[in-house]
Amino acid sequence: MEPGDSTKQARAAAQLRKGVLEYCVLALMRDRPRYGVELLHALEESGALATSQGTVYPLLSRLRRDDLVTTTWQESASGPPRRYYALTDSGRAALDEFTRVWPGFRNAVDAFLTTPHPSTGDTQ
Amino acid sequence: MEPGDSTKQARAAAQLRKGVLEYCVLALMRDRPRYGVELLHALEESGALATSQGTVYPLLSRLRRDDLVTTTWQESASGPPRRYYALTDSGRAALDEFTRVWPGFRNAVDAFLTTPHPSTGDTQ
DNA sequence: ACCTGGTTCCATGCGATGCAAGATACCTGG
DNA sequence: CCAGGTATCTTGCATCGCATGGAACCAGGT
Repeated sequence: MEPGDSTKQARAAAQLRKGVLEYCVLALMRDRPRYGVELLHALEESGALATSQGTVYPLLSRLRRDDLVTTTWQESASGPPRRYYALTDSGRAALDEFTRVWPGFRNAVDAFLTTPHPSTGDTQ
Repeated sequence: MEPGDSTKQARAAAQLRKGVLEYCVLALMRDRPRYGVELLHALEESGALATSQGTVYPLLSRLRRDDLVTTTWQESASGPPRRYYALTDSGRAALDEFTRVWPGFRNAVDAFLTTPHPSTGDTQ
């Protein structure tokens, strides 16, 4: 990670994350509870969604505030205890909602980027 | 799209638009200049990216402030004059950047939503 | 015992963005 | 002249990603 990477590409990627990160975090909790740093690493490995602690922890606080996740403390073999985050029913419902909405959104953006825009627009 | 639609689905879609709208608007100007209401209608027809004037006009002001578009006034056969927005070289470069970044981002989200997350944390 | 480093958690403040609501101006038709 | 549609723009609010900083716990070296 290059600090100070304020290129246009980085800026576009940063804006893209908005709103999507929340649901990718929920998706990571789909199969089993996760703790903060674990989520951070999983996002980093994905490449396009790498982010920082300053983003993940406020996000997790919002998810807990909105009752989308519940948390349980658990001891760690090496290090301080970890707070594990698990989906609630509401969280799973939100994830399902997003899973339904996402393809339409993705296809719409794909269409804007790849489809030629004919000049046969509206001629009033 | 009913106004006042504050369902979870609408909320997810609203967050998704963040950052993407800017580049979809740039993409609409790729082949020819467009004016505000025209862009608004094109976005509305796409379904997933429908938005309002209060979103589009501040966005267009930012694009002009950042020298991504230039504007020219043009008379209309019926109605007030229209301000047409056209891509600058910087605007076209930004659009190309986004076109390069988008597939990786899209595929990353697809992977989070569709891939089962094994306890090994091995993502590929 | 001390202290350095690694791990894990969290809070604060800033900048950017989407959006509702409202204001202004032009043209056509009754 | 007034009503309605078209077209532009501004203001204030809420939300979100992120940099920055701090706190707590554990292990190992001196």
